[in-house]
Amino acid sequence: MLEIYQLEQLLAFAKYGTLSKAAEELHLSQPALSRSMQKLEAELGVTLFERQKNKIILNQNGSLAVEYAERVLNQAKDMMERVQAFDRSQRTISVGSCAPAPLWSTIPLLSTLYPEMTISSDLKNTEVLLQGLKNRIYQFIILHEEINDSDIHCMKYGEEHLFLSLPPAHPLAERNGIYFEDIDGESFLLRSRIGFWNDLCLKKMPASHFLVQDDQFSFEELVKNSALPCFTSDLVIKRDGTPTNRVIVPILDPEANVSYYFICLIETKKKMEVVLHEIGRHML
Amino acid sequence: MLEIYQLEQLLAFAKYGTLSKAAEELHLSQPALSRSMQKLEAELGVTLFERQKNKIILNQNGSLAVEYAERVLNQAKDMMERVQAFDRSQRTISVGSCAPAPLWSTIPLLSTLYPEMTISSDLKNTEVLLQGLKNRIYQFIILHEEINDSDIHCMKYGEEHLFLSLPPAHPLAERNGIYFEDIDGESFLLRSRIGFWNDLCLKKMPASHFLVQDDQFSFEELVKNSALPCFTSDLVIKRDGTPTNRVIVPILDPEANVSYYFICLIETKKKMEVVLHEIGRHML
DNA sequence: CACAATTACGAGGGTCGTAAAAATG
DNA sequence: CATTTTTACGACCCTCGTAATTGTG
Repeated sequence: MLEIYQLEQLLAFAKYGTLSKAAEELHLSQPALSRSMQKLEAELGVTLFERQKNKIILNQNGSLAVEYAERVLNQAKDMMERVQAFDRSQRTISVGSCAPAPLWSTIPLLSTLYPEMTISSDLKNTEVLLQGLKNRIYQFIILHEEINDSDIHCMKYGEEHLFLSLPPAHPLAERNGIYFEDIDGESFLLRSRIGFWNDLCLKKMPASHFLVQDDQFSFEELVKNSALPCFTSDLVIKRDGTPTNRVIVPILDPEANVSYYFICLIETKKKMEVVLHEIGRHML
Repeated sequence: MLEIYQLEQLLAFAKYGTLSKAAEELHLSQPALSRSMQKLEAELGVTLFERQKNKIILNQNGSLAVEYAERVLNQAKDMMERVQAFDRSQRTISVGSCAPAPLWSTIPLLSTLYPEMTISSDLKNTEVLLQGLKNRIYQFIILHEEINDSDIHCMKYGEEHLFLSLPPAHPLAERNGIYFEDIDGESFLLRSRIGFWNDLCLKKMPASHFLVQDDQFSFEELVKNSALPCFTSDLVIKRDGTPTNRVIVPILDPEANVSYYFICLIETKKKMEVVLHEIGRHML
């Protein structure tokens, strides 16, 4: 029977034009490739090459065989990839969230409940997350809005309240509360990968500039050593403690005070019962 | 790399359910199949089976792999078939004809001109033949009507004249000529595989019965030993000689006296020049 | 105890690489 | 003379089969 490795060798020849070059690329000796191609011809019962004494090229059969060999090989590669991807997906729990804070507790919780599983997480917007949930890309998603859909199970998971973080000398540092419009136009330090908060900032403070910082450590250094305002939240403070040398002022806009909802498909609710129970016991 | 033989083995296991049975069907020992499947799993980096001590079944990965393996294998088989079919078609000249008589000279002529080629011939009706010519299924076709088409080269190849073959005692045996309508309703011996003549008989003598005989020898025996009328033609007589103990009467209907045309595609005319020349020199 | 799967081990087939030959430009 | 293909020959890898082990119904 025809074998995959022969098709790979045939394609290499088709690509490189000579047996010598193809053999080199395949990390194989010429003679081995020469014989392998002879054997392929014998197995097909068909000549694939026109041979002159020191020259060999594909004939019409050979060109046709190359076309088909490409298809077979692509299909075989596809098989490997898909089976491996499926296996991975079976060993992975994917959580999608609209913001990072809920993941800080969710991921460790899932790790504890399913120690043998890989936990993967994504920050995406609501539409993408819902689509991903329905396509089984995510087992769970976390949104900052309630979803009423007959296919979807939705439970409140807690709240997050945004604060402005200012150096004590800042003119607004004495305020008890503040609105986005009061600070629109100022420049802010901002972390990247903050989900919907990013969109919210751009929307509510269109005149501001944001100095986006990818790295956690760099961000903290900048906060410490600059007078630039930035944002924090009750959940950040709960995780990291109160920031030193900073005054925090609540942001009063309703959009800055969100509730999170922990969401899964109804059809997986049964299987996820343990998770839902634990999530309920550990509200943010 | 994954190999075809492993996919065949996997499919055999999927089909027969146990390694023992599958190994038997594959003419292979169990241990060999067992190890082969272990190796397949190792190459994919994925488990394909759930193993108990003396039981092994496909897991979800395995079921998915089986699906893909089927596709790969079908594609590989398809590759073999198509390449082989293409090779055959390159070594074969196919002639289509509306009647057998022109083939009696055409086939030997082509065999002589192309001794290394296989000559294959078909009897079909005009539409099928024209379609086959355009689809390159036939390199040549022979019709009993002239074709005027800019893509098609058409040359007259000769004529065939139909005769009624009667035992001397038959009432019509003294006639100098006869029409189909004169004999409609009688029973006739008829050869099979006579192309358009068959349709013509059914059309012109709708009230007759035809005792169709597949075998040449049986047909001749029946002709000799029965008083049933049958048909012959100038080309049959030219080939086989005058029939013994029979009187032949010309059939005067214009449809019973046909001209044949030797036809190929214009685009192949150049390549077929030798054939066309020889056909022209050996008119029927 | 029949049957199924796995492990161990030795045999054999097939592919590989090296070396040599033949041909071309 | 460098490059290419093919043939010859010996080495080695890999798959195979036999035999033995473990486990199940």
